[in-house]
Amino acid sequence: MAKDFPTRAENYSQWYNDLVIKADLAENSAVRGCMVIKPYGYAIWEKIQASLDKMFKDTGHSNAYFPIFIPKSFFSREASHVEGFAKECAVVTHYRLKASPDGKGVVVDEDAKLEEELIVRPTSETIIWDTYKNWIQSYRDLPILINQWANVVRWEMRTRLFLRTAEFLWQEGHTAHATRAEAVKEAETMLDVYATFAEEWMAMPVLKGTKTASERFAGALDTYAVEALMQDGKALQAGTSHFLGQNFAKAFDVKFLNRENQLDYVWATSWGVSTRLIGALIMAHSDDHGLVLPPKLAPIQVAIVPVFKTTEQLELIREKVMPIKKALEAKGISVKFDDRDTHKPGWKFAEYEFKGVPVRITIGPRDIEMGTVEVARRDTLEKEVYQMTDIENKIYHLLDHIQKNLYDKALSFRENSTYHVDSWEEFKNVLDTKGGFIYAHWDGTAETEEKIKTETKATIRLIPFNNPQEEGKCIYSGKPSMQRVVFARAY
RNA sequence: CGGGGUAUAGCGUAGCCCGGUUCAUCGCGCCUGCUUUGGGAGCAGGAGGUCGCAGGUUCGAAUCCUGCUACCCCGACCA
Repeated sequence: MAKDFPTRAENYSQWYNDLVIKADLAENSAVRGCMVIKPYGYAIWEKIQASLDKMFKDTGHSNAYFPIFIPKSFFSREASHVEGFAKECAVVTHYRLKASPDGKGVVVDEDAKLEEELIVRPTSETIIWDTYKNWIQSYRDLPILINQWANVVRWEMRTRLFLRTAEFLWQEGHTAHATRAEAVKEAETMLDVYATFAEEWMAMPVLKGTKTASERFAGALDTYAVEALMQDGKALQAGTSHFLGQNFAKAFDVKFLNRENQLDYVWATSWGVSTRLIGALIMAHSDDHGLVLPPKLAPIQVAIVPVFKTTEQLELIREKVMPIKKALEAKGISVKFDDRDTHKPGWKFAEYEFKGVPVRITIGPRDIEMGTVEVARRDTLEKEVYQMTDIENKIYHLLDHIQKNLYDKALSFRENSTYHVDSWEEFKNVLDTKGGFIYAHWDGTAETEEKIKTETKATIRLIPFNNPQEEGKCIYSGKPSMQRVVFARAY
């Protein structure tokens, strides 16, 4: 891996790929644009899942599951939805194969053509709302607060492990409400859940805000998002929450009788995060030694590496290690004692660094004699000798400290990469030389937004919540503006 | 779908322009043995390749020509 931290996009791209592969997270599959998530990468996903799932339950949601196939006709019900997704759908047209007449392999059996094609879900609003229709008659049936953990398929032209693959894993929440206000509040609540998760679990500070009309989810009235800044100065959308209004209820004819005995359409939200979060984790914290995982999401929080020559020595070390391992585990810390004799200590050190394990403990003959262990932190790469006594509490606090340090580091990076600019020249200059988030005035028109995007590749990432109002002039058109919005080049 | 590029062992590569004891190089990895083990060990030996596929030119093709396929990068699109 490169010695200097890569800042140019193409180097960063290479660096990212190396990291994903060397840290044993994922690889490209034989299927175009799809990825194989390897056990270690999947273990990170499981940690993300478990943490988020608990937060969903704590906010009153339940899990359910809906079909992977969606009848094509469902898609045309909501006009902007179909427009948004039509270009990237995988379509099932047949349900059977047969032996090839020429004796070589199999061919599609033309007699098994589906009357109506099935779309492999790119997102599940349509099939879920078609189902909700049957579940909702009265305000007493509301709200419905359901989340689904699933895979979805979007036939992207270009793919990138974790960031954009043809198939990806995610969760999608779909809720139904009796009032507009309740649905809006739900969308806001879930964005807060994502923000909390990003900051407290991923140690990744995020900006919260509203997307502009052109960046809005297909079919939504409003899209809220959390945006994080990666170390190369590009922004990454880390989660979205959509207020869908009554669009899907109208498209799927979901009406209910309200308290006033009047028939009304149901109000909806949807929200989701994906395996892209793993990509975010990689790019937010990692260094040239490999992945750096925040302790709260690390599948292995502490790796213990013995240094030994003989099996007798190993057994002696094992005797010391086992009580430590138990004590750590009793505090809820996941520990791996790597007693393999097939790899040398130095090899293991490097491996756990690649994998981002937050804390490594080394124990050798020297330590046995002295009653010490060597403790290495992944975030700072510092090594320190600890007395063995009360080691579990010391490590517990160290993990806490590392979690906080990673957040602080990422936050100060973001603060140092945030700029307020007031002229078009300065805007372009900052984009090309520094990257980062740029707060600038915008006249509020889609035309200007589009022109800025075409000329600079920068997009409006969001309009921050509770955005301070101040008079200014649009950096592009010079027209009057009442607030600054956040621009960046993004993944 | 437009523009550019690549294809040689599990991975990364040299050789190709200028065809022939430089028709197969080097590194990593893998296997065996000995010595090693506190930051990816050393030495010795070994296994592994129809040079992407199909055709053509030639006495002779990894090398030249044609077609095909796959992948990568840059655009458009996107969580």
